[in-house]
Amino acid sequence: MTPAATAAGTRDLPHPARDDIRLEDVLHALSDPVRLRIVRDLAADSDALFSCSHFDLPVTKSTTTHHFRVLRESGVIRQTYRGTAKMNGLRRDDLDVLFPGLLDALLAAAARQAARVGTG
Amino acid sequence: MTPAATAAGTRDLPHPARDDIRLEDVLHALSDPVRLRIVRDLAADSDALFSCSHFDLPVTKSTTTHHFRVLRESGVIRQTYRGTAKMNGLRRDDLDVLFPGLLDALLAAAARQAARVGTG
DNA sequence: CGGCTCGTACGATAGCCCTCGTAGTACGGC
DNA sequence: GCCGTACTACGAGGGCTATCGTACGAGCCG
Repeated sequence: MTPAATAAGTRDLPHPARDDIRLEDVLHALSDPVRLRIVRDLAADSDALFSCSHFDLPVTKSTTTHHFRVLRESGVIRQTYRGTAKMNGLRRDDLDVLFPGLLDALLAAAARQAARVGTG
Repeated sequence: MTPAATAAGTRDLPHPARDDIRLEDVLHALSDPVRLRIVRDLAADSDALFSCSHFDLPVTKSTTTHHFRVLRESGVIRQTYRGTAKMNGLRRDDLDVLFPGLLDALLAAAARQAARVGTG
C-alpha cells in the first residue's frame, strides 16, 4: 500500500541496509550446504537474476523459501518480485564495499572444494 | 597408553586431516562471535602459541573449552599440550593450501568490521 | 471467471548449538 | 606425597534451525 509500491506490482521485501550486514551472519548463512550451493549458482552468472524455482535443490519448496530468506536477511542476496516470480541476485556490490575480496575468496574456496571432493 | 604417547607427556588431540577440512565447517566455526574473536587474536601474533587461559572471553571455562574444540575439529586451529597448558595456533599452512587467500580475506573482513562497528 | 504456477505463512518436529555448573583428570611445584 | 592450576567430561537447559506438510495469496493465461 505504500505509494512507492504502486508501480507495476512490485512488492517490496525487507533487506538489511549495507551497513547493517554483519560478517558473522554472512558466514553463518554460507555455512549451510544448500545455501552455499545457491550462492555458487548465483555467482556463476553474476549478472543474471534467477527465480527461486530455477534451482534444483534437494529440499522442498518450503525449505527453499526459508533458505532464500536467510540469505536475504543476512545481506548475501537481493530479492525482487517480477510478477509471480521472485528474482535473486548476489549483493556483490555491497559485499565488495564492506569486505573487499571476501566474496571472491569464498567462491574460489567453494569451487576448489567442489573440484576436490566432487560436490558440485 | 599408546606407545607413541609415552614420550614427554605429549597427549594427542584429534585433528582432522588437511583433506578432511570442509569449508562449511570452517565458516560455521567462524560464524560465532566468540570464536571469530579467538581466531583474530591468534592471527595477530601468527607465530606465537597461546594457551586457552590467555584469552579474556565473556564466557565460562567450560564454554571456552567447547569453542576451542569446535575450532580444532573444524580444522581452523591446532592444539597441542605443553605440560598442563594447551597451546593454540592457527592452521594457516593447511588452510592456505586448501583455500588460498580465504583466511586473509576473512581476517581482513573481521578487522574492517571491528573498525567500523567498534567490536574489537 | 477458472485454473495454474510461484512463492508465503503457519505449525510441528527433531536435531543441533551455546551456555553453564559440577565433578573429575593431568601435570607441575613445593 | 600434596596441593594448586589448567583443562576436560558429563549432563542439563533454553534457544535457534532445518526440515516438512498443508493451506493460502498473488499474479498470469486461456
